[in-house]
Amino acid sequence: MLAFRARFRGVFGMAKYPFTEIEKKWQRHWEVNKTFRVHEDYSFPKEKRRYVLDMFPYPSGAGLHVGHPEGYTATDIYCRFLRMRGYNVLHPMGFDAFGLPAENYAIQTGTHPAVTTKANIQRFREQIKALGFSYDWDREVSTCDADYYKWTQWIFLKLFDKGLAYEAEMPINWCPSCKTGLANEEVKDGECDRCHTKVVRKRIRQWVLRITAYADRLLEDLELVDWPEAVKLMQRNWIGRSEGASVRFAIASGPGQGGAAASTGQGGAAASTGAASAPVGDNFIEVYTTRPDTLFGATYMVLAPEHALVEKITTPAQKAAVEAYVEAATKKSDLERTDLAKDKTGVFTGAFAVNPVNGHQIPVWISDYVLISYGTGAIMAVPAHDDRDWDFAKEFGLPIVQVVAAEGSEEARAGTVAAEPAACTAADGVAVNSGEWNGTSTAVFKTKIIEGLESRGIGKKTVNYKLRDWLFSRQRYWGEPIPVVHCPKDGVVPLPESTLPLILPEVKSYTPTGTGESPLANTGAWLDTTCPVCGGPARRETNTMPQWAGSCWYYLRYIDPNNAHEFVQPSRLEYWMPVDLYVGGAEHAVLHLLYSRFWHKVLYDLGFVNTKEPFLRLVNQGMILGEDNQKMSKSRGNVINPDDIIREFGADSMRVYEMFMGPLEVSKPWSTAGLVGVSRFLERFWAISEALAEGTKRLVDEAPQGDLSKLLHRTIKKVTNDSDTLNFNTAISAMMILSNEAAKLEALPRSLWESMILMLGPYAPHLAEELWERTGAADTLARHPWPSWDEASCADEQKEIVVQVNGKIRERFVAPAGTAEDRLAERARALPKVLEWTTGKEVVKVVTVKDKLVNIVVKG
RNA sequence: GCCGGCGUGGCGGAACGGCAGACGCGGCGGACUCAAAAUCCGCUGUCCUCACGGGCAUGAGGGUUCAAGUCCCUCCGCCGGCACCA
Repeated sequence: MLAFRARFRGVFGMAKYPFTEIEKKWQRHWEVNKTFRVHEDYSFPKEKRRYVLDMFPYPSGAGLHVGHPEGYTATDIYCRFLRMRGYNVLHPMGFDAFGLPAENYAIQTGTHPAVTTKANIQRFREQIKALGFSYDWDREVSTCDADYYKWTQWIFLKLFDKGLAYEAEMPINWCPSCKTGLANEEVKDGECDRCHTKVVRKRIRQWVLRITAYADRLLEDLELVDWPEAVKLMQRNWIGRSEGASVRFAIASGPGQGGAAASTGQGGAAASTGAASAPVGDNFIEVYTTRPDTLFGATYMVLAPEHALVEKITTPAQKAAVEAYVEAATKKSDLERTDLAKDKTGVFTGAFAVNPVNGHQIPVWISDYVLISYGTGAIMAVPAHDDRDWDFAKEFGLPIVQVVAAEGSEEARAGTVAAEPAACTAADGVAVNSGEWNGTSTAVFKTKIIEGLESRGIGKKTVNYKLRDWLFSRQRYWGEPIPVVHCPKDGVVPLPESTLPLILPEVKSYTPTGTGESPLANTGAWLDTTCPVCGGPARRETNTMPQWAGSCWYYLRYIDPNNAHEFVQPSRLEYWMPVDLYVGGAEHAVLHLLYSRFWHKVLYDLGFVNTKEPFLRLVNQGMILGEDNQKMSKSRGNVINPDDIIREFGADSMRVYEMFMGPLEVSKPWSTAGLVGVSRFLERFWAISEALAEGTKRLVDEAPQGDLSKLLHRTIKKVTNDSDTLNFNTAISAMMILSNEAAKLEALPRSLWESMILMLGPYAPHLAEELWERTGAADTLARHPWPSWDEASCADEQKEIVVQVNGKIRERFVAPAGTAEDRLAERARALPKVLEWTTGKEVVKVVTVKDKLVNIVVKG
């Protein structure tokens, strides 16, 4: 650190204000006086209440790095600003304390995760407090406290009652390193989002939440919130709603017919052209398509290898090949199966289906490019208008029939195209090779053909989602136990609410078993229990909830953190909800933020919360990169520790610097050199205060005059507006300009000095409180009224008018504010400099902007 | 591949379609000092010019406009998301 100090500030004779003492003093003051404790005070009308929330941290062993406090500083400044503007502000903090890292660390070191988690929370709390944030610490929650997770379990029971939590034996994403199943949202590029191990498929018993039941509302209600468009878009894409049709294709009676036609690439030309009758029983293949208008171009079908019909329809001749393919597909990882670079593979089943619109018999194949988990697990293949089908058809020599042509093209006019198209296109157009429908536009045809299929009872309009149900159980120890028992007689039985919380038991070993069972499976006494229904012996559920569970609803618990009877008291909920501003990292765009919205909507439907959406406005803070412009990481050795910065420059410098770096939402590199500039700005405040104490400057009661008055009013206006809109960087810049001017004054107007201190309050609260006290103020500035400005005092009485000739600036002159535009033009044209550029040329046009500019357009 | 976002001095970044580069860092020069540190003052996009002044500049190229960093189109680069979802 000494080297650090020497490099940036010089070892000797630093002018440095005593920030360490000041910051300790005021942190103690706020804590002892509970300055930021907040109540449901009804003297504040609804519009004067704000709920400002930070994404609470996961207390890792590494402690805070400079990225963490960025969002926290932003919300803190905003909250302090709001309080001074007369708002009652709920601003809480807590800890997302269940989860894998703590557990892994515990396994490594042999300490209980509860112990390390507690220590980590302690450390985080101290580090956060060292930055002087104005949280109401009386509302702190930790998701691993039984008093908290009692209600997480309670919400789970509500989900269970509503049929939104169910057990399923299904193939899941399994991380071999974390030894647990993962939700789809936790898998990125086929890797575990946390540890980047390739996930494998594993079939085990799971708890799953029916988030898909809320897909439409999760999509629609994005309209209700003020969130970054990018995040909304990510959620929309993740939900992935599509409209199309499900269509039934009858399986052709005699296997083997037309096989030669298919293998020679002649389409269904040899098949009968009569309309097929509606299929009955399970003698059909149902597909989902978003392009029912291309039905005439469906020349083959593909089933996912796992499809139930595969076994049934495969002909004896193809049996061996099909079984081998299915076997191979099962062994492949999801990543291998979805690898786009690879060529398409597949096997013909030997069976044929009947295209319901033209009666052609088309071959049925299996291929792993069709996913069992989407739609019906089967597709009609239209190689002329789908890239994947095109590739497959080319690979296996299957027929390709064009059924859409560009509007106005020759093909469109002809209506019939005999040749195979040269390329695949998914573009809309008009129908060709589609019998009576030729010439119909794609959009119209979609509707018409669905009507037709519906009337024949073989198809209907269908909506599909990419969103899958939420895999909710983890085969790990450090999480909320799922409050159900398994009874041989009564099956899965939820615990009665009155028995909650179901305490996570102490265990000898919390090492994950890797077998698909959690360590809780080895806890004899806890495991064996009685069934709440029949009283007979039963076994507890051994899976635990994922880390996301606790964070799904923590914002609600802050409202009433100590309520032992309800998860939150309705009147308090009514007082504070919804969250007005939520600030956190963009990495939660489709994880926490989707899960949380889902739970909130369930609670809304049950009448437990009063808003459809939990978070009205969302802001993602940008990442703070290392000085090398790279992501901060231990391995790169570019991590900046806030403790060091606070020790060397003070918490206030740290806070103001992080806000001065640039806009909150963008990523930007840390620069300790840049921090020095901010530090000097704060020292200037201190120096002014010292000069006042020493008498080299004096405080005068006269109001500032002239330019100084204008600067003061303008600064108040700018800092007010910028603080309100979270543009803290430009607010700080404005304060710098004002403080530079103030430092030059020997006679400092009291109103100027006090306004400066008050505006600094939210940004550098420790220093501001100290300076405020030094002015003789009796009370903290935390709720002192924010300074106001006078609009008239902001205005210039003289304006500099820019004169352009053909858009280039040639001269400028001063005119009284509000001078008529024609008068400005007149004056501009008479200027000698302007005449140099205009004489001998024809003036085509003169554009004037009041109080700003004259542009003379000349020709020749 | 598809969908977003972003490209401005040596650096972080400012800029209702109307003076590009506020503010800060760094650099250069000066004051103070025996000297240094700290502090204060001045200069600091680039090219031409002794100067006055002028040209060129917001990733590249087009366009709209009296006027474009800002709006539109094409392209390049970086970052993020999705990835055979029929």
